[in-house]
Amino acid sequence: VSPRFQKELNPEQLAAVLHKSGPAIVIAGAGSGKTRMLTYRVAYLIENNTPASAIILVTFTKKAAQEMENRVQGLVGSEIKGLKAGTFHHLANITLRRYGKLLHFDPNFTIMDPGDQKHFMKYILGQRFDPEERKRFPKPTQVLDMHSKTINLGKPLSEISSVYYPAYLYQIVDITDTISIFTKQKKANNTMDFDDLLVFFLKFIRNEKVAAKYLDRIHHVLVDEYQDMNAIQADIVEHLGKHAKSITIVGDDAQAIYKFRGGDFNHMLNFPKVFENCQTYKLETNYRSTPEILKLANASIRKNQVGFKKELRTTRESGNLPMMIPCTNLYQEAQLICQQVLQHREEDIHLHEQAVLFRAHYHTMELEQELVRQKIPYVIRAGVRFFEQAHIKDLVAYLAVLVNPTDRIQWIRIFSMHEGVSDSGASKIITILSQQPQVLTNFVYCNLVQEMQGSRLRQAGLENLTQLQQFFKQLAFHPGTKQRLSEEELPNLPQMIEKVSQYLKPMFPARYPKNYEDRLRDLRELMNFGAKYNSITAFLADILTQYNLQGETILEGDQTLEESPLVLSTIHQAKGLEWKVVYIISLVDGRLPSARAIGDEAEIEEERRLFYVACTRAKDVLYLTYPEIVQRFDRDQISGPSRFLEEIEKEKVFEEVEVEEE
DNA sequence: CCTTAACTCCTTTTT
DNA sequence: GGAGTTAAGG
Ligand SMILES: Nc1ncnc2c1ncn2[C@@H]1O[C@H](COP(=O)(O)OP(=O)(O)OP(=O)(O)O)[C@@H](O)[C@H]1O
Repeated sequence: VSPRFQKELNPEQLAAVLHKSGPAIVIAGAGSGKTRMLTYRVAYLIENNTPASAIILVTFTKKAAQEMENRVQGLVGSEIKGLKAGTFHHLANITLRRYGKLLHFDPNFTIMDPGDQKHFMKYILGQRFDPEERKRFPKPTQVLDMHSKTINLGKPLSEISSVYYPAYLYQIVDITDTISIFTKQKKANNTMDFDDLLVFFLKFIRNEKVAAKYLDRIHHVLVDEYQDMNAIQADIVEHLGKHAKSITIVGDDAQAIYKFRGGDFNHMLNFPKVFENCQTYKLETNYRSTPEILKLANASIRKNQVGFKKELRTTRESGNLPMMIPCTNLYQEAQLICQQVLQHREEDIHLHEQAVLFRAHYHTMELEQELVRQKIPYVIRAGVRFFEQAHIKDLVAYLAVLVNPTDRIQWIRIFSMHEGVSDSGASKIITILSQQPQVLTNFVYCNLVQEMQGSRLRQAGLENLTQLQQFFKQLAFHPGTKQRLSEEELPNLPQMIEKVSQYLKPMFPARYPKNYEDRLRDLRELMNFGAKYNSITAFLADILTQYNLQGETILEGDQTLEESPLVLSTIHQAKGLEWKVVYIISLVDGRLPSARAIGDEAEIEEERRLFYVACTRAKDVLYLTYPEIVQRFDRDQISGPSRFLEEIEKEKVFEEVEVEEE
């Protein structure tokens, strides 16, 4: 081992890095250097002649994957190629496109986002039930949620229904049928939703003969954030790890915060049973936070009944007690945060070394207003996702049907954005066009008026669609022929985006009267983003599985700001990150813990883990603030501090500070 | 059939 | 407060 490893890792970390073969579980507390351990292990494996492409490193977000890859690169000192790093969804996407043929599907499948899924389910329900029946039947999102839970929890629909939707239990047969139609139609349209990526990936690696070529190439598997695995992910890990030389999983049960999508830290606790002769490593030295911050976090998490008891050792020197600051209302809280942020900036703690953390996006409304007013630059990692905005989806739909003309939902979006064509009209058109293969060619060369005779579609609408026919004809066909341009013959991606933008432009003022200029600007931004890609398919997949970022922009860190901005983030998004100064805001019952969790002890424990994660992001300074009055709809509501503050008050792990009145 | 405008619901967290 | 739904009018 190089001396560098000896120097930069503690003995426990080093042992895990050097783990020889077979299964290993690393149980690690917050800030104990598990990310570091993982990156060093990858580097160690590569330096010892494992090809990078034989290593799978599963992370929770794209960002984590990228950062770890960079750090491995730094350690190895040369460019590493082919490392399979990313989220399950990303790895599944890549693998399924490469090996899709073995599973007998077209690797040009398009991925449905939740909005598309909802549209699709709505359409199916509309087909199957009349309006009266619809009222009694679960809503589209509920059907989808049930279905998703069966996959992510690995339980049958009957059980999901009786636990989460008992009121609909009596309709289980209809629900089952609906879901099976949904599944069939997705297949017919060659589309997959997020869950499908995992389902088909699992199906693939389960079939060891078919997947032999893929599986044989994987020598080492490493999985981060194992406490948040759900059933299907744990299943995937099992199948990936079974034949690998080593499998290393890392997690902290105190940081499990994804129960809502099936995450269950019992998968981590069960790992040694699933993988026999598993070696256990423990990392219990915290390098991140001051002892005061750690003491507060430990005091809080101790209130949870479920979970390992572990005490983290500190290494850092003593700092200040965390500060708890009551504010009269949300505006005062916002002002207080701004004031403290600026004060720390005076002390040379840059804005980007400070973060404001919260439970839900809408908790930041007042703060954002105040930041804008005071011209404090910030980025927000919460809220609307760039690629799920209507105008972006408008454009993306045109690209999608070029690579996958069977994607019904995209066609409906395209048709119905033309004046005089509604959702239902669009749906009829695509149904007729789909009766023959080559949907795109059909559409471009058909006589719409003739085809749609008998269906009472508006004349004006059909006329508008002839323009669309012209547009696709020029965009995607050899001039004067019915011959499609191949993907290589099409213009490059930015040019395509430009052309579609030009086509969309005249529709925007009517479609988006309030802010069409902003939206057109986004399309230009999209064009710049598209320059990175030479394949439409890869672009379409990546924007959902890799770059579906929340917040205003897709070019994070690339702004023309003079100063790197303050970070506003949900606690979920803050996972794995750290800042010198952390502010946790809106610490009232109903916000953290969330109103929905109140009354259910297991949910409250999940919220407490969220609070724990939030606190342990702080290196030097931690603020805990709450408003005494919160507006809810149109009412004011008086609230005391969050139970998470009250329950540790006696332990004197924070000091209460008054707001200085101006 | 399609659009518009009034009306109603219910607010988490994410790949 | 904003999106989704419904009912009337074109
Ligand atoms: N052996 C070490 N010596 C000194 N500093 C270390 C060591 N290991 C990790 N650190 C530092 O401690 C901090 C936390 O490390 P890291 O992010 O790897 O922890 P983690 O276990 O992933 O944290 P969390 O689970 O809370 O996200 C980082 O700033 C890292 O540089």
